[in-house]
Amino acid sequence: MLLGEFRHTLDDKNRLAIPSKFKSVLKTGAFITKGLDECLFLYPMKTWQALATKISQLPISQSRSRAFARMMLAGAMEATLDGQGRINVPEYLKQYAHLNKQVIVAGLYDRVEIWDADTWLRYKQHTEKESGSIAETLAEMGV
Amino acid sequence: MLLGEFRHTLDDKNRLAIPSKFKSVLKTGAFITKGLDECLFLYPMKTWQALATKISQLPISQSRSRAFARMMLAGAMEATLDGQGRINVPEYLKQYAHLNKQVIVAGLYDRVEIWDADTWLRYKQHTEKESGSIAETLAEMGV
DNA sequence: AGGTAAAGTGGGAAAAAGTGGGGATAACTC
DNA sequence: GAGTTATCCCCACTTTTTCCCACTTTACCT
Repeated sequence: MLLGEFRHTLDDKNRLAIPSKFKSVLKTGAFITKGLDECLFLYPMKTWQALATKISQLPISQSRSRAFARMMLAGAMEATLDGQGRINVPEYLKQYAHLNKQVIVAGLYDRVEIWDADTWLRYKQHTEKESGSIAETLAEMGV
Repeated sequence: MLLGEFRHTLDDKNRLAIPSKFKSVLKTGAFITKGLDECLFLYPMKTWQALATKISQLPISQSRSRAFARMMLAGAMEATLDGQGRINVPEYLKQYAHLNKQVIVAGLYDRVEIWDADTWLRYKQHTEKESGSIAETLAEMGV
């Protein structure tokens, strides 16, 4: 279970350290791709395969499905951990998510998200302001 | 059953002692995450797993679901007890709940809440003053 | 009330995690 | 084919986390 929020740095060679708590899940293979809300998704191999299959089966007749498939599949790239447990972030993905030096690596149960630190902060402030409606969501879920 | 209110201290290394009465329930695994009203929730393993599974299955296509999942899942962290029965509170959760040195650890039946001592005091004074109207609301709920 | 045990707090040392840089190898260009 | 650039691998340093030990305080029992 991938959980938590970690602040790491993207170095001059576009290397990004993966939080050690995530390494065991990702060291056997991972895929990085464009995510929703201007972040990157990093999936463990198994999860990615299941997801990719699903996406590839979306109805090709709908332009939205085609757009989504192009973004997720064409944007994807295999990410292997180096000796120190880092991955390389390709230049085009770095640009897509507006990554600077300070980066947030977040665990979301079965995937990892990679955010620019400033973007993440702004996104959080925005959503936490709406925590009232979040309470309602919790209630709806029967928690 | 987790009950009672305890005043503990968060030390320089962000360690927080868990009341000994709670240890038996939490030592087999616990998860800490953002709570409502500017406090933190600490769930026993079982309770958390049920909740996390539900959250992770929310539709990724809806922006509200994504925001909610990010707050709850990326906001969470596994909390293991050290040899002295303490947990580590990650910096971002400490900030979220405005924790200082003096902290209140409270049992709420199936979860533990962690509050900054001052915030807790103010909250209590506020709610006790309004206990009349709260009672009415409860009555409406059939309690 | 005194003694004993348990709970809570603090600090130092060891280990692990994260970061940065150099040099070798491979790829790409002209 | 030489030069340039990019990629990967390895080593070294710094910071953070974890583990272990010791002290103080509170609770409990007789």
